[in-house]
Amino acid sequence: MSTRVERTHVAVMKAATELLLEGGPSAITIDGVVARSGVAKSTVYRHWATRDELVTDVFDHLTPKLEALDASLGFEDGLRALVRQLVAMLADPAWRSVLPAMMLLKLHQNDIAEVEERMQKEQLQVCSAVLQCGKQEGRIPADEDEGLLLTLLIGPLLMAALTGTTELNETLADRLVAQFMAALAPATTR
Amino acid sequence: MSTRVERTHVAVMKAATELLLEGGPSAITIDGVVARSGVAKSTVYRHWATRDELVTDVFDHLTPKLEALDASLGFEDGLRALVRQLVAMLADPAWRSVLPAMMLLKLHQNDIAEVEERMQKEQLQVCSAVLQCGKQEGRIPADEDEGLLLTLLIGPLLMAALTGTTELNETLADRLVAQFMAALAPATTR
DNA sequence: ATAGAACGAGACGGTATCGTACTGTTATGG
DNA sequence: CCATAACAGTACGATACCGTCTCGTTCTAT
Repeated sequence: MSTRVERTHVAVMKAATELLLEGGPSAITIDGVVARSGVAKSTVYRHWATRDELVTDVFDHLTPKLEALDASLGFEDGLRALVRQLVAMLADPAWRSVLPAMMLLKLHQNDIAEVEERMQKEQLQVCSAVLQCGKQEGRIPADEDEGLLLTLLIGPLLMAALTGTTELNETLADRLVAQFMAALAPATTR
Repeated sequence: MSTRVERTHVAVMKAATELLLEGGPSAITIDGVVARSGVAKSTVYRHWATRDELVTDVFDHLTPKLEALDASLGFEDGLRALVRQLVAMLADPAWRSVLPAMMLLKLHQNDIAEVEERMQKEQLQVCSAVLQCGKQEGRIPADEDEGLLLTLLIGPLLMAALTGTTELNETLADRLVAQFMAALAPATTR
C-alpha cells in the first residue's frame, strides 16, 4: 500500500509522460496534466514549484540506466554485452521519442542539459570500463582516445534509433562489434 | 537589385532563422519575427498563410544539400570525399542546432516530416552512388544492405555532431573511412 | 478519534500568441 | 506619371497557458 502523496505523484508523472510521448515537450501542459491525471492543479503545484520543474523531472525519470558489466567477461564478450544493452535501450519506442526531445532542449534549457549530462556521464563510465578492459588485454593502444572509440562504436546505433534507416536488432549489433574489432586489429600491430 | 517582395521575404526568413537558432522552434513567433525583421504582421501573413507554414519554410531552406560526387573518383576516393562533405555539413553550428529540432518535430508534425524525408532521400541518393561504385569494384558484396552500411558509416558523424563527444574534423573522417574499409576487407573473402 | 496534512474543484488575473481587420503610406511596373 | 500591388502600423478578438488563491473535503498518522 502506498501513501496518498505517492499515488498522486505517480499519477501526475504518468500523465505528463504520456503527453510528452504523444506530442513532444510542449504538450506537457499543467492544464493537460490536470485533465488527464485527475489530480487538481493546486495539488500539482504542491509537488512541483513550476512547469519546468515537472518537465525536467519527467525527463529525469525517463533516462535509461546502463548496467555496469562484469569485468570478468573480458574485452570482446564485454563489448558484445555492452552493445546488446545499448541496442535494447535504443530500441525502446519511448526512449526513441524522448531522445530527440532531450537533444533539442539541452541546447536551450540548463535543467535539461544537466539531466542529459548526468546520464551521459553514467553511461560513459560503463562504456569506459569495457574499453579499459580492452587496453589491459592489449587490444587497444593505451593512448587511444576513448571518446573517439565510443563515437565509432555507438554512433551507428544512435543513427539507427534516430533515422530508422536500419532496424535495431542483433544483426546490427553483431555487425557493429565485428567492424569495431576489425578496425582495431591493425592498430595493435603498429 | 531585388524587388520589394523579395526583400521582405528574405528579411522575414532571416529573422525567423535567427530566432530558431537562438531559442529553438518555439521561439519562432509571428510577433517575434515582426519585431526583429521590421516587417509588418499583415505583410508576413501575405506571404505565409500560417505560422506553421513559415516554420516549415525555414526548415526547408536550412536543409543542407549534398553535392553529387564524380563517379570517376572510384570507390575509396569517392568515399573519402563523401565523408569529408558530411563532416563539413555536420560541423556547421547552425545545422547542429537545427538537426535535433527536425528530429523532434518530424515525430509530431507532418510538414516537417516531409521536409526531412525529402532531404534524406536526396542525401541517400548521393551516398548510394558511392556504395554502388564499391559494388562494381567488387569491394562490397552485391547483396549487401546499403542502409546498414550507411548507418555504420554515417552514424559516428551524427553522434559526434549531436553529443560533442568527439570533435568533427578530418582525423575523425580519416579514422572512420579506415575503419569502414577494414571491416569491408574480410567481407570480400567470404 | 482527531488534528493536520493533502487533496479536489474551480475561479481568477496576467501574459503570450495567433490570426484578422482596418487605415494610411510607399514602391513598382506599364 | 499613375494605378495598384505591397507595405507599415496597430488595434482587436480569441485562445491557451501559467501560477495564485479560496473553500470545502478526504486521507493519514498518532
